Amino acid sequence: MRWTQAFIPTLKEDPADAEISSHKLMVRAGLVRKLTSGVYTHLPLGLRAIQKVERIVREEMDRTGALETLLPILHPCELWKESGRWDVYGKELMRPVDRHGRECALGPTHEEVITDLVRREVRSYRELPVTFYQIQTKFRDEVRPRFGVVRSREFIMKDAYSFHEDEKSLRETYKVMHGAYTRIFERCGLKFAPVHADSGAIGGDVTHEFMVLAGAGESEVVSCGCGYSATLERGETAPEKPSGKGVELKPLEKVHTPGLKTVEEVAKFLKTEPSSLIKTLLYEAEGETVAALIPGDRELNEAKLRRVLKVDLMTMCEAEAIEKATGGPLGFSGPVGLEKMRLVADPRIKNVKNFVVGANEADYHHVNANLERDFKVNQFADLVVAEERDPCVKCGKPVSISRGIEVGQIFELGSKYSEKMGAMFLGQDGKERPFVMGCYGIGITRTVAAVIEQNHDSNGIIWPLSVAPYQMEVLPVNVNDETIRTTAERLYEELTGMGFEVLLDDRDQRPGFKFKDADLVGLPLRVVVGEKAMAEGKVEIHVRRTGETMRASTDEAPGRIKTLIEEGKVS
RNA sequence: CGGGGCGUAGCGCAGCCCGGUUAGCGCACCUGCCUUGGGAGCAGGGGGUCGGAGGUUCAAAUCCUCUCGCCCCGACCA
Repeated sequence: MRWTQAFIPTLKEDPADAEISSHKLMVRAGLVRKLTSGVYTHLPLGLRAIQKVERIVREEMDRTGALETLLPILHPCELWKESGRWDVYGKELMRPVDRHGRECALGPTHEEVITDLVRREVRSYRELPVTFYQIQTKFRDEVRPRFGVVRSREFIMKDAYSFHEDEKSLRETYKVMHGAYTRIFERCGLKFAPVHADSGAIGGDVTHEFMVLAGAGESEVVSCGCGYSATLERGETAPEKPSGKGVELKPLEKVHTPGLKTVEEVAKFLKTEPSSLIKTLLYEAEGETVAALIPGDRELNEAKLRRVLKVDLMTMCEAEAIEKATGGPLGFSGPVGLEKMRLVADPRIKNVKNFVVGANEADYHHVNANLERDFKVNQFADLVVAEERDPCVKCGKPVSISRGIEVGQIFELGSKYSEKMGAMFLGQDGKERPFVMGCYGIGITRTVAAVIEQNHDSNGIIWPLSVAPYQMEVLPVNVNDETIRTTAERLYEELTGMGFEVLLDDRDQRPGFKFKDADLVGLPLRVVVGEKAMAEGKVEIHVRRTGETMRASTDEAPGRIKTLIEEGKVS
């Protein structure tokens, strides 16, 4: 491709609305342009990178035996009502209404559609297991689109769905997919980690997210040197060893705490630490009101509570509901006298004696409350958001918390969808049973962003060979110099003829200008044809990632390049 | 949804507080000259309903009201 015939609108300045490097560079290097909030146009160069990722994904998916399909973007609301997600998915699900007034959904994911297909077409265990996948545009009306293509409302995703006769078969495919994902992200040149995750609205229990380690990432990961790693939503840590041993239990007392609602206010007023308080958080979980008890200095992890309660829908109680359930106003709830309600507590509260809790009465707290003596809880479970230096659940050493971009997630769904949607097959025993399912997604567009986030310097992108829009650029320093121009043209033809994807910067621009653009666009190899080396009948071969430059005669250059690539000297 | 910020040429911005010639700067773009190893120089030029609507005023990019869009932060932590 000749630059003069390509459309590569590079920018010297950073766009005003970009925050992270990948976003700035994708705009500056002419990969994308924003249409409206969270919606991007992919320009030719950006599309080529996307297609490179897609190709890797297709190769690896095909290798697992998965079958490519293309499912509709527009779904009838009935399918979503069948699965129950019409009500659960919330505002992220875009719901256009057609001319007949029928409610529809723009697919944010395709469990419903694929389950519908399979329940119609697959009858027997003999046809199982089977996995379908597609690469397609998805819509999620994000509350706050951010970071360019990393969190957009419209994006390209690869999603796959597997159908099995039993859990055992599911687990096998899950493992195969785990392996395929690992190869895919390795081939994309990414440093990443599969981490235990929460399944959110999709459902299921066993699930991993593939996280690309990046400071600009929006997801947080809890990890430990021993190998344990999980998303913040999922990440467990062990309670500290009890320290209140031998502390004398003082008598329960009610104290006046006028207008003091927050942990900080109460702790300050009673001249104690937030950690000596216990927060009593009330939740409405599918019809039941539940109280969660956690230490005053910690935060509740709602995803964990949701898992403990085994519910999909759970919301924090409003002031009114709290009064109704506890008799006291918001800010003064406590476990003492709440026995009629289900109490779930974080084990960390066992470490504290004589703690402060709300008295379920306006302007009063209890002090010196103690577990067992003053109240009992129904269940203990890890409920708090993990914090840096908490002991690892596996080995007890302090964990660390880092950031990442989630590029893929795989789920063992089980029969959640097939049961709700009546997707059944006949087993070997002649009995009808629901399909056991798995689903597996990869954010294609954000993978490209993640690649850039992890592979750039102050001058621009540093494409890994595998996803670079072109593998190399031939850069004639001065196209008005006949010798330089014809040499560059010849190299371009020869390299292209060898099967390489080559960009020829044939623009009549000054050298500095072209060098800057070359660094910005970041193709792995650059062949500079200029006076300096030409004097010796040579051209320069420059490796973008390492900055290494070598000279080769015009005749030898293509061979040298081929060798460099084949020997893995260019990554 | 709450709070904050910003909409002026393709991009990045100044001007607005304190209303008053022809709305400005850098980059980009067009023409010519010159130049050619890290975003050159000179000369000339094109491009704006100042996000939109309404209002105040002799006069509005500037003041007021409404509205749309974009960005950032927060979103029940008892």
